[in-house]
Amino acid sequence: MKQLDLRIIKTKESLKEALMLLLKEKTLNSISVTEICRLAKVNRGTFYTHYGQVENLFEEYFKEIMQNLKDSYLEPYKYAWTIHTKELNPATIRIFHHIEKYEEFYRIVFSKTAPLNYYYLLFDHLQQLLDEDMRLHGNDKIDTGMLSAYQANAILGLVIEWHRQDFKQNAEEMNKLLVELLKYVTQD
Amino acid sequence: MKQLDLRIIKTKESLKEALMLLLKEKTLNSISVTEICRLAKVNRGTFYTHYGQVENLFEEYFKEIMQNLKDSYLEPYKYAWTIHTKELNPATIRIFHHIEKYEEFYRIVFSKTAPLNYYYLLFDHLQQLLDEDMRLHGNDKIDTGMLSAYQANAILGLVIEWHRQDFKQNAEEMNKLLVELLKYVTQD
DNA sequence: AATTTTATTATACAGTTGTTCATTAAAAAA
DNA sequence: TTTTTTAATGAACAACTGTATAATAAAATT
Repeated sequence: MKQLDLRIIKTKESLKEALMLLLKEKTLNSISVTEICRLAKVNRGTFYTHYGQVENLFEEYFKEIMQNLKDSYLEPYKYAWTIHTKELNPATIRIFHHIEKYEEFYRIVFSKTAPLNYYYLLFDHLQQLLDEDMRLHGNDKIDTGMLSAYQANAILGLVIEWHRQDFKQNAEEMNKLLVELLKYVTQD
Repeated sequence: MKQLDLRIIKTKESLKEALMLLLKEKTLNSISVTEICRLAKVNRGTFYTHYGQVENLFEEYFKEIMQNLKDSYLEPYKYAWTIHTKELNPATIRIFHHIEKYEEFYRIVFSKTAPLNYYYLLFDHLQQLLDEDMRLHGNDKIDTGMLSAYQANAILGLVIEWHRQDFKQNAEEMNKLLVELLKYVTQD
């Protein structure tokens, strides 16, 4: 079992802390490696031994948030719902609350200059959560990969629109809206 | 009426041509301003008077493709369909064929390193097309902005999954799949 | 505590970026 | 055609990038 060198931990913490400070003042996109290293008092060469670019450092933060997404999603799992929209209970959809909680972070992730990769990573996590639902409650008459992709994206689409409207609605309203939309699409 | 200087047209054409050549060999992300200018035989300073970065040059190409999307969407408009999924006719959804036609382009647009902005631009065009449908056939019991966002994203979600599966299905199959998914979500 | 391992540093390098400015040359207007 | 306007060029600038290497220092191992 390989023990992590304390120097590495310290370096990474310094770099992360510096990035977080800079993110309060400027966009991810405009932050340079040099700038982070100056603030973190870490040699620029050291940065490159751990991360290839600023985005890779940001992704460590990303992983933390994704873990929280998973937790907040599973928490109210007792109200289990399936892809059958009429059984959908707004209280079970925690993702809007999660995003509300980490609004600052998601403003970065959904900004115009952010690489599409963040969308994909977020998508993957969400799809995986939906897959768990489907495996438990859904039937399998259809390509489950495509279906869960469809479902995950329906939610993410709403989230993107939410972001574009500057998160003016609150999470509860977004939950209700999702239910409304699903009902509307479902009705004849 | 301001007449465009011939020199500007020539410069822009040279730059675009150079970018297109480079895109056949490497990713958008790895192409530098210097490289484009070397190939186009255009002074680097001139590049910056017209475009701030490589992505801005790429967006000119983007606009052309978007015009084609609109054309290919409106073409079979006679088979008009609404958001009521049961009336959806696969033949009316031309977007998959459009993407199939410009596959090379969409591989760039959906690549991990592409800025989210391309997604937004594509989204806007698609949403606008759907809005036209809604204004003609939809009722207005619900927030139309959110609804068209939801619809546009449902389709884009499928497109992204299509891209991730390396466009292995053909456009016709994707059309059928969309209809299947909508039916499935609609059924009780 | 002494030794070994390895992460960090300082330094240097060629290349890119984004900007500025005087000069040149090409297009538009007279 | 001549004059005027303005786009393109070449050169120079400081700053950042990505990489490499020898020297140093800090952690892990014995």
